[in-house]
Amino acid sequence: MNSGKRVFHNNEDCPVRNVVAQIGDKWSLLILFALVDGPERFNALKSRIEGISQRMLTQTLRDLEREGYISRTVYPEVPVRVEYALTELGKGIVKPLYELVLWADKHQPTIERARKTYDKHKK
Amino acid sequence: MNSGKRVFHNNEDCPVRNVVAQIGDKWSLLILFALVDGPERFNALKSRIEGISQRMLTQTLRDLEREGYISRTVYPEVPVRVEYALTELGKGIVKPLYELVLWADKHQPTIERARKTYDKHKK
DNA sequence: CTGGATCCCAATTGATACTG
DNA sequence: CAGTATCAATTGGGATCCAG
Repeated sequence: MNSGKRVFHNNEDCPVRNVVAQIGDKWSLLILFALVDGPERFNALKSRIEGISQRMLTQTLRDLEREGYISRTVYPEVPVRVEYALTELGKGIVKPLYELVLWADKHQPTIERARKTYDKHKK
Repeated sequence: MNSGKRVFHNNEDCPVRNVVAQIGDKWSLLILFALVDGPERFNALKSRIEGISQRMLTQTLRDLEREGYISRTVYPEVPVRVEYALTELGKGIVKPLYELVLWADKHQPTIERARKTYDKHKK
């Protein structure tokens, strides 16, 4: 329907929207990739992901946990230790994400050039 | 170096950062996918991408143009017609993005379940 | 009329200070 | 250590205005 074109963009159940809503923010991808090498503690993540505030780290971790991408484990030691790790689902999404990153990395020079051309052309 | 772990997250030239900076926002993906079927005019995009404001559409189109993902062509008719289209680079990134969307679509039910479990568990 | 710029206000995000 | 609370700064939505 709709003159033969798949309309992907208008509905609540649009798969593109769902991707964007879940990981299309500034920090989710960084956090997921920060966990590929294994579980990390809160403050370890904070220092690995340069520029993130505790506020955003907490909030994004909660969101990712809610969607099922990561798990949160509290070890009741003193002082308390909280570890975040990728779930199976989280490990799963990292694969296509990694393809994307590889692509972007490969084409980075092209983009760099495009940017310069644009900036020079437009006053 | 760094105890054998690739450190991906701290630097300016981190490829993950570059991806996120370019398409990790609320609208870029939607716009790219709205153009896979062929060029579209400004207002056509605005109505296809439900919920976007002119402000954000203009701004995100400019950004995508700057990075080289889309082209902007002005046809000096009356009234003026402005068409946006994917460049070769834009068509290129859509492929890994599509993989990601397929993955997300496939695992949507799992995520849905995770969300419900989380919401029920946490008061 | 179409594409887009501007202004104002609400919503998000960020920087710290503080707490269990 | 792992957060929460608070307030400042940034960003986004929507109406309005403008050029061709």
